[in-house]
Formats: sequence, C-alpha cells, structure tokens
Amino acid sequence: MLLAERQSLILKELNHKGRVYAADLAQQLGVSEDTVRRDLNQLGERQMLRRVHGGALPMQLDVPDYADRLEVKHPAKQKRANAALAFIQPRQTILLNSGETCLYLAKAIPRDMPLTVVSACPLIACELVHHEKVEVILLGGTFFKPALRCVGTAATNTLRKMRFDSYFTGACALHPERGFSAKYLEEAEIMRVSVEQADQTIVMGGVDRLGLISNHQVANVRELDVLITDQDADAAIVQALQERNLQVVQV
Amino acid sequence: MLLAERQSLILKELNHKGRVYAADLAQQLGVSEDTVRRDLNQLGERQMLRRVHGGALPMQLDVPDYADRLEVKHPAKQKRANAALAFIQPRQTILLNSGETCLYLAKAIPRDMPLTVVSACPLIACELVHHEKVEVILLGGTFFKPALRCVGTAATNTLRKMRFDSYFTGACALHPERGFSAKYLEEAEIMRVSVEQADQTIVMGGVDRLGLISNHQVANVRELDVLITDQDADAAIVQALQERNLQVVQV
DNA sequence: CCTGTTTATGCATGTTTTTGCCGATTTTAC
DNA sequence: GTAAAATCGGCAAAAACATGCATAAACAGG
Repeated sequence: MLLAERQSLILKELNHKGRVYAADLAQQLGVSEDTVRRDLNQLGERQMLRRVHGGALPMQLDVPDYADRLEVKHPAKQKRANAALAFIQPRQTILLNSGETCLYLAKAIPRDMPLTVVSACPLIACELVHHEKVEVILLGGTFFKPALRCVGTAATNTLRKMRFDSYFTGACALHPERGFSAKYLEEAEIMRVSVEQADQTIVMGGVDRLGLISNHQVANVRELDVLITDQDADAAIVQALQERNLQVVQV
Repeated sequence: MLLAERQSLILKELNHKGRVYAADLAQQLGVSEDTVRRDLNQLGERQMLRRVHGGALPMQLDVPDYADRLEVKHPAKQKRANAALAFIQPRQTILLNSGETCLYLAKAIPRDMPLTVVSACPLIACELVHHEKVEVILLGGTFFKPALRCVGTAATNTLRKMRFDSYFTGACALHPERGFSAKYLEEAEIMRVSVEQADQTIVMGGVDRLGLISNHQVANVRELDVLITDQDADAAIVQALQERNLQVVQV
C-alpha cells in the first residue's frame, strides 16, 4: 500500500465515521501504530484533519445539531417522520419541505441509503451533512425566516425544471373540503409548485392540524396521496379524507 | 472515545440543556466522574463554560453581551472576523463565503445593523435567523459537503446577475506570486466569480495560510483588496503582498 | 548496472498523557 | 450540625507519544 493511498483511506474513514483512532487504523491498514501516527501528524500539518491524543477528528467545523433540541419535545412528530420513511426507496429523488417534522424525517434517513434530497430549507441541508450517500440540492432564493426556508421566483423556477418521486411536507392545515393550506403567501406559492412536480405528495400532520383551514390554499385533497397522522385523529375527518382518495396512515 | 470528542459532546449537551451535571455526564459518556470533572475544569479554564459545584453552566448566563456568547474555539479566527466587521457599512450588500471565519463574521454582525447578506452556505443562513435587520439570500445548487456550501452553475449564474459591496472569504492559500487559491475545483469556480462581482474582496487568513499554494487558482493578489491576518505573519510575505497593492491589516 | 541518496517503515527507548482509584477536604442540603 | 455529595491532590497503570536508529525499498545519476 502506498503512503498517499493510505492517508487517503484515513481521510475517507475519518469523513465516514467522524473520528478515527490510531490503534484501530494501524490494525485496519496493516501497518504499525508509529506509521499511522506519522500519517496523522502529516495530515494534521496539512490541515486535513484535527490531530488529537489517540487519533484525529475532522477539520470541518461541527454543524450545530439543530434538530437535537427538538427531539424530546415532539415525540409524535418523530413518530410520523419514522412512518414516512416507509415511503422512501433507495435511489429516489425526494423533495422535503421545511418544518420540524421534515427535519426529523431528514434526520431519520438511514446513513447508508443512497438518495437525492432536494429542499429549500438550509437546516435540512445541514442535517444531511453526515449522510454520505445522500446528495443534497438546496433551492436558493430569499431566506424567509418565519418558515426557515428559501422562497421566491428563483426557487420556484428551479423546482419547475425538476421531477420528484415524492414530496414530503408537514401539514399547516388540512381540511377535507377546503384542502391543504398554508399560513404564508410566499410559502404557499412554492408548496403549490412542489405538489405539481412530485409523483406523490405525503403530508405529515398531527391531529391538531386536521379540519383546519389556513390563509393560502396549496392543493385540494385529491392532489395529495398520503396523510400520516396520529391514532386519535377524528374518525369523521379521516373518513372524509379517505373518501377523497387520500391514503391515511395512523401511527 | 477521544478526549476532544468527549469535551465536544459535553459542550453540545450544555448548549442544548442549558446545564450539565458531572455525575450524569460520567454515566452518559461511560467514564469516571473524575474524568468528567477534569474535562469540565479544562473547559472552564478555556472559557468554554462556567464551572460550578456539581456540574457546569453556559458561559453567557451572566454575560449580558449577546455577542460574547459564541463558542470561541478559534480565538484567532474570531479576532480576524471582528476586524473584518470594520469593512461593513449599514445597508450594504455583502457576499459571505463558507468557512469558519465567515461563520464567525456572520455571528459578529451587530443585531441592529440593516444589511443584505448573500451566501451559498446554509450554516450562515441559519446563524442569521435571529438578526432581524439582516436580509439573507441563499445561493442554491448542489450542496458540496466538504466545503459546506452550494456549488454549481445554478449558484454561479445567480451570482453573475448580482453586485456586492464586499466579498468576505477565508484564505485557503495565499501566495504573493501565485495568488489566492482553493482546495476544491467546485469551490474555486464560484469564488472566482465572487471576486469578480464584488467591489472589493476581503480575505481573512491566519499566518499558516500565507505563502501557501493550493490546487485551484482563484485570483491573483492584485484582484484582492484587503488581507486580515495575524500580528506574527511573516514580514517578507506581508511586504510582498503590500507591494502588490494589497492592504494588510494585522490583528 | 552500480552506487550514493532519499524515503518509508518498524522497533526499542524513554517520556507524556490520560484515566481511575483512594483518602482527605470542602461544599451543599436538610 | 450532620450526612451526603462533590471536589481536590496524589498516585499508579495503561495507553499514546516522540525520538533515534536500523533496515529495506525506491530513486537519481552516472
């Protein structure tokens, strides 16, 4: 094994695991610990990694774990996100809306699942940094802070040029007759296009969002495909939605 | 588990929960309480947290100045970022590269300064969420994880349609004769356009980046305007850069 | 092809760092 | 005031480390 090749492997391992131990590397690479240490020191000098006692850590600044602090707060959202995972197949191209539930979904994606994820939410991009197999495409534009996402013609125009296997979104408001609606005009605009460009739309929303109507219409129920909601959702509403051809999953 | 890694986790936990107990941490991290105490004491000495009997609290609790709250993992980068602030005037439109120093700069922007910030780095967008007066425009495209930024034609095309008062960037490598260069091709591409579209380019880089040459040329020294570096930068290199019309600020 | 030089590697040496434990001391809570 | 918890200091074992040295391979240049 060549020196450069070995150092390359070390960096790869580091990138993959987020940390490497000198002793482990020595065994894995079939060289002495001294050699590994020399490699690590060299890579450290070249700013390719952060050398620490016992091994090395990545150079790159650690991405703050925005979703972690929410974890305990909303187990229900977590549950719905996990259920949504079932609608993702390897190698698909999916579109993720912004919002807490979508953030949970991004976080829940298995680290070894090859996937293309498109989103207008920078938080989701940050969350997917450590998913090696996930290619992330970020929709740019004006950063609309109330929804933590990009909006505007730049984003919608890019969207119109793409097709998605699935569009995942949280539910601002979902009403059997008045359909799916959102709070902000800017957001509704881009969500409308999102629904159009995706083969199927999967809405994740708690019982508190069902039967609601918000400011701006996004789509009617027949344009949606799946709703993931709680066990204790109002049976009448669920039935009304099912009659409009919406598959309802209760977790 | 590496020491640095463990301390990092402690800080993260502290950040999320707002307080940590030595006993809990010991159990959580699978080390003895003595080790945790040593970690806490070290982090305390490094001003990363406030050590108290039984555990630790975040630094900012009795530091009213909100700006002091950032983790100062790299005081030198922080210093350079603060110096760069002097080159920003209210109501300007500035372009921020990705990288840790730029992240510090974004954080250091006064909360009441009206500004338009453009960046291809989602982290920077996230950091600016709470800057009410700052309008953020995110450049979309393929998310290039090694540099934590978006790259590709989408981003460069958007860039070409804009003008900026200033472009701020960290220094991968700056050499008097060979100019400013970057590690990745994708990154160099977009940085080149960035320099072109901005009235002035301000480079922030430690002494360890001066005199280096990296893989992909971005600009020659005469295309740059300001370098912010350390006091102990190599005098010969500094002079060579100044002779090429680069204003050098040493902090 | 031969020879001197550089480079990469492993080993032996002694040193430093990290860590857990123990007993003594301080702080906290009741 | 007392008991429990937390802390401090020192100590020792294990791990990680730096250093010098020897060997072998790769290289350069006649």
